[in-house]
Amino acid sequence: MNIGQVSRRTGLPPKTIRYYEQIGLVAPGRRDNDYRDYGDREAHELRFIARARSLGFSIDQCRHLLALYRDADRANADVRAAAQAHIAEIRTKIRELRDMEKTLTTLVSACRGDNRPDCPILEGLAGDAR
Amino acid sequence: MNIGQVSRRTGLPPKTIRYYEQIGLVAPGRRDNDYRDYGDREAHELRFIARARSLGFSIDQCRHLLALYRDADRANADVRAAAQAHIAEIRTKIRELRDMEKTLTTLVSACRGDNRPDCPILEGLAGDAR
DNA sequence: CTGGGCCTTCCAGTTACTGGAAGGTCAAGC
DNA sequence: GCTTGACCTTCCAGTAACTGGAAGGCCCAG
Repeated sequence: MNIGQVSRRTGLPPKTIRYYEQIGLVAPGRRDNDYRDYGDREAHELRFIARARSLGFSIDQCRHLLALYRDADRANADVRAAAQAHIAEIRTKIRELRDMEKTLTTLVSACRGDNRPDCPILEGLAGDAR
Repeated sequence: MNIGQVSRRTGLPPKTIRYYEQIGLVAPGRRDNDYRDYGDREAHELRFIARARSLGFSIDQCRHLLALYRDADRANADVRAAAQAHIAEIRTKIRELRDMEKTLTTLVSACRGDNRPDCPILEGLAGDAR
């Protein structure tokens, strides 16, 4: 399979697939003309990575998950732990974003937006308000 | 004021303050010994940026907000619009994170974590489940 | 044999810093 | 007067995860 085919199958751009090879995630074979040659196994692994990335796992976490995916002797508890740690990160981020959102909506609702220069939003950013 | 003092006042590391100067955000004066010399105005602007950053505004958005902050003839509607656009971005991110969280908790709750190799999480990442 | 669509490598840029090296300055204490 | 430690300076390089583009090779249809 050429890289373009894998790209269509996985939804990953060819550039990204080459990048993943470069950082040692998934290595294809090579043909005589130097074209990369992917088998089903590699295509599946790349789709696996694409999914993990879309769930917010970092490349390093993907590397870890991929190692477990490849290891027939894995313990599912390891996978579970990785996933749970990631959920915790996500929840932290959501909390942070919600705090930002809350502060911003408060500021915005205090601003009349009537094209005059005085602005509670700027004052909030400048002053000691939270 | 030396950079260390500004750092303590704004909560920004000296490195970051220098970086902000380098990208043209806030330029201090210089003393004879080449030390940066910040006035109250610069310190305030840096604190302004620190706050905006902590609310998730990008550097480019901060640049924009800072220009408005400096402009005595600004229209508060411009500030309001920038803030609202940013709120929209934040909400989108929260939605994405919540989707990830939901998918992940579903997968995790399906995994027994009993140290055997079979794992619904890996299957979910590999297979065509969402 | 020409054209378009593949494929290859390599280099550089993005965001927002952060770390570290090598060296100058300043104020306090002996 | 000298040392010591905490400052300050510049510059170079690295981080995450790609993405864009240049320059060039390959393959197949018409």
